[in-house]
Amino acid sequence: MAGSPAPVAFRPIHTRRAFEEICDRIREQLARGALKPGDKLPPERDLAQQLGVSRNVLREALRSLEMAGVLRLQKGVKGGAFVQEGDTSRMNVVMRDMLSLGTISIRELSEARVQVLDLVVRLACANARQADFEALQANVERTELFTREGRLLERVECAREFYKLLGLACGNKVIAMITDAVTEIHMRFVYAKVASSGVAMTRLGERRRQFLAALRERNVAAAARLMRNHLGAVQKMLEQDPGAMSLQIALAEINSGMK
Amino acid sequence: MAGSPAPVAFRPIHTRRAFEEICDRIREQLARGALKPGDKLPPERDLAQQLGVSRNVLREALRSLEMAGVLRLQKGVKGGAFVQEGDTSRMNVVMRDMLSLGTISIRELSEARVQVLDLVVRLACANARQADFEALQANVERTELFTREGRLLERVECAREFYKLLGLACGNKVIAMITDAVTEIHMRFVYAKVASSGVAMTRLGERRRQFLAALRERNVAAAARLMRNHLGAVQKMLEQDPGAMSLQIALAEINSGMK
DNA sequence: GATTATTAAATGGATCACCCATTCAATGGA
DNA sequence: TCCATTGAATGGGTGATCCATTTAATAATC
Repeated sequence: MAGSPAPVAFRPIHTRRAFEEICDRIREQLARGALKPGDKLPPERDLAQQLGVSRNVLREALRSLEMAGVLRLQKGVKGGAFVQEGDTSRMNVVMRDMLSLGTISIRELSEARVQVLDLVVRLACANARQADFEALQANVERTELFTREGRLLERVECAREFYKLLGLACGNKVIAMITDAVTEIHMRFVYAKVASSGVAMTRLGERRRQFLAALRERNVAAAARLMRNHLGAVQKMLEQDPGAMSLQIALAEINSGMK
Repeated sequence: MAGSPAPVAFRPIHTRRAFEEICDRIREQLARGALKPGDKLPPERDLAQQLGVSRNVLREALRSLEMAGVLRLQKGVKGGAFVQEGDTSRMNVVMRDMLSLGTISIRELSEARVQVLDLVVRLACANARQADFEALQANVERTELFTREGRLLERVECAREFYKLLGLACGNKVIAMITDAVTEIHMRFVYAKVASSGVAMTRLGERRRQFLAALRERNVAAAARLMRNHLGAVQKMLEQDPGAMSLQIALAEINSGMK
């Protein structure tokens, strides 16, 4: 009667809970440099008392930070909560969750991967160093070994590593992290496809050799073209025999810790 | 004596703990589609009994998943643990942690941002739709409003939104997520710089208008050039008067929930 | 004396039994 | 019809207690 509800959308208030406060305080210490990788937090019993909370609540916070890759909890005397080196694979977990929740689609992920890899190839051409070439070379040789011996599933793992090395060859860990994030799940699909159908990419070693040669010559146009073609071929392989794979099945395998 | 320690490096085994198992099981249900956004998990007391663990341990798992953006816990009768829509800002948190832990540097983040935005501009030129242009247009107008009224800090928030909209204009949520992740922290630095020194970008509205015009014409070369120049100018602004800003200060502000 | 077994303390892992605060539907009175 | 009250469901939080693992100190054995 006296006016309809206002059209503004109110976001629900998250009542501030103890464990959130604790997480933030610890992150704050990390940000200001008071805590660094390798450092140890006080024992749970002490820290709980310092913060004025129960041990249970403190543990909820520590667990959350452990899941976030910030802490590592270790038992025993001389154990404790240690600040970890940053775990770059946390971004993969986020990507996986987004996919599981339907926030992003496998199609969007694949498209993004193509674009990111195009960028990565250009950057790698510009920035790759001798050590990067050697690591990629060794990877290609392992790929060919697995091909010869018919160890196709191991070859898929090898392929994932190839893209990881390529990301690192850009000389920028942020780019490397993004590259791995958009690649990991894709390779899980490939793995599941190969495992279920037995089909796999033909002439993979040859393709890799050509690509690496272009990279070594810092021939951006050639390297980018080869990568584009390769990704297209892989996509075609994945899409043939439709219905043999489903998002649910592949994701379920991913989460059941296939690796 | 009888041989030095083997050169192989053993990674420490993470003894499988109950809360990890629980997290995995819930994520597995998400992956197989048995749980979808909006769904409610059983009450803590029930679920704990079903899983055969104590309520405290279950809560550690639920809290971790809440921190990961997968669940939302709500009090009261009719409350419970609800599966959330995917929270794309979780990637920002990962990026922040990596910076705090020193795994990535602010320099790497800035470089990655330049590269990612170059890609974004190209994609936005190709894929942006009328609604995207309109949202960007509205953003530019707000930018000009804030400029006229000297509300510089609000203008920075507006700028962050600009890049967010640009990411969305690519028509790919993965790209949009990445764009936001590499932009958020950068804008925090800009915010801190503006707040501390009062200096700010000159002719920002004009630059935005030019860029948006190029985007509307789908003129990739022009749009990319304008973006590149702009990012360079911003970088120069940030670097002048060195020492006025530090990573620690900016990160501390970020973590104390400036937003 | 060197090696090996034992012991004890520190610390995270987990459980149980409570109590509080919030939320919302049902109830009942004005 | 409307509003106040009440009570049950549910997450938020506490404290005490025990277990399992790890390490160092100690004792026993060769």
